[in-house]
Amino acid sequence: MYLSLHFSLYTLHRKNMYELKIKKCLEDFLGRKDLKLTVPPKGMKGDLSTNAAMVCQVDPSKVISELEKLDEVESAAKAGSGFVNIKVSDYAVNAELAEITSGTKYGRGSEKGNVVLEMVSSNPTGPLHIGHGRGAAIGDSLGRIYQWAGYNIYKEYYVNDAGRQMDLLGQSIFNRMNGKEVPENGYRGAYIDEIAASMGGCKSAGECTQKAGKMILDDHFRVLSKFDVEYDNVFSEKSLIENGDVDEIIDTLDKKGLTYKKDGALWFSSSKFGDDQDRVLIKKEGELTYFASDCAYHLDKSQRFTHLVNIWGADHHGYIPRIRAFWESMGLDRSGTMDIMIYQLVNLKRGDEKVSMSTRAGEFITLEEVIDEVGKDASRFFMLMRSPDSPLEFDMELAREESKKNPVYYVQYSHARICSVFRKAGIEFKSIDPGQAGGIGPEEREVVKVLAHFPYLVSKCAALKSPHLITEYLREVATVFHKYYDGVRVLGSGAMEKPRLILLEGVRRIIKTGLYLIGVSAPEKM
RNA sequence: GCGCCCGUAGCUCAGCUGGAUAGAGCGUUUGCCUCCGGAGCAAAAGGCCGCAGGUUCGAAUCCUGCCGGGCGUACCA
Repeated sequence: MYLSLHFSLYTLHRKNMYELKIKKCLEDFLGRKDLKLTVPPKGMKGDLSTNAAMVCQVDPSKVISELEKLDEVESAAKAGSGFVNIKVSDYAVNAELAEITSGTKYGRGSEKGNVVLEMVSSNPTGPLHIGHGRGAAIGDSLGRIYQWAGYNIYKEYYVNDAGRQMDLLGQSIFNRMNGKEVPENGYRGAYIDEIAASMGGCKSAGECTQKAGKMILDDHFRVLSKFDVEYDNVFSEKSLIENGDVDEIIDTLDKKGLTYKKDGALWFSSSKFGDDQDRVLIKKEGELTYFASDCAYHLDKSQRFTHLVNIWGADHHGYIPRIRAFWESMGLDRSGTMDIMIYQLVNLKRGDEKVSMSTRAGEFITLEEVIDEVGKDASRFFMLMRSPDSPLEFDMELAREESKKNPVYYVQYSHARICSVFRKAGIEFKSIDPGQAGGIGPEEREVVKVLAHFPYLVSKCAALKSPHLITEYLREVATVFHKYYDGVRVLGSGAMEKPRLILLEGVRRIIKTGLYLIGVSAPEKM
């Protein structure tokens, strides 16, 4: 298993207030901590369900009478299969809603650690494409989720601004500028000519490399900013080479007896640490490999942070064993964690028609073009609708459609609708005391139960590194709200008006927070 | 060949730290606008969870082997 350097998974699963009380009651009574408290399948009676009696092989009626002593539990009952199903009291549901609508910390975690997220890190040799967009959407959302869980987050962009690819870029542009053919394996395409034209002349290929690299990098950040992805730092590969860090790390590996010369190149014995072959650090021409500077970069990060998270496209997954081999060879797995997250690639389409992603001029769709066509919100939401492990089908036609079919609008609409109710009522929520939620009925209960799932959901996203669970959850919240709103009158409902407004505010807050965590706006009007 | 990911409804996919009758959206069929935003709601139909074994009281979930698809397998990144 390459990906074994995880954060400790499943340890930060959070419960809401009433779940915590119930869980603790079970643990104290039965003397163990591995008992489950989950939501029963659809169609089953009860709000929560536990396997405690089954696992501990005790009489369910004993568990039931213990649970029923709690204020949070209205009743509990044995199900045929050995589960105990629990009905949560109205008192607990009201208290939960009051908690959701007070303060701004509902579902926040208190994890400790300094996490560096490395994402996109595209070579500055061409425009960002849709795949980079997925990496950015996943990485940035994960950052927001980790932050919500309590970690300090630092987002870094590693630039491969040295080496052969950059030289090729410079040479390609220089040649075009002077009306010559680009070198073999060089860069082509309309964007190369555009850059050449807008640069205003260079004396040498080296100068072209410099200028073009900066132009393209600036352009990457401009597009990422349009995507609401901002970085804390840009880390230059060149700086590592120039300040001697790369030489130093090679020296260190050398002293550990982990390098050797073969065919004129210097090799790292990565196969001693699980890689399927050894890797070159210095090519026979004397050039450093990207891998060599990557080692230096990862060592540098390990000194600055407690957790490293790298977000890479599936086309880079073959790179994992060697970087992990380096990590282990330095004994770094004992002083911190490194997590490499791989996401599968994106297939663009319009309805049933596939959009070619060939890099030949004219067929290449950039990330910016996608954002401009379907909008930032829809782009980000769509990128996160699937598990990172699954290839993503991105339907541009659906993404720009403004209807219930489009999940982005469906979710955002629920937020706008609630804002509209408050506008209509002429009330600001600040003027309502959430403590007055008391007296909610069965319809409201169903909504609060879904809202109360939020703390668990967010912690699960963080633990599993799966921001896509949020998009799914938001649809669920929106569905339960639209359904509720369709059947219940809020304004002018007498004694129920206030509790119902509090409920709406609860829905609004969860939707808004959830959308924030995936980097999508929560409009008050649409 | 080897490595990683995926195979669940017509389509796109959740679920996979083992648990009750396997879920959602789209598509299809049928209803709901005197009403706080219909950019909405309700209902129906639709499944050997790729195949075969194994572990277990219990498997879509864990293990093994196949089959199918994607990606990777450089002194490119």
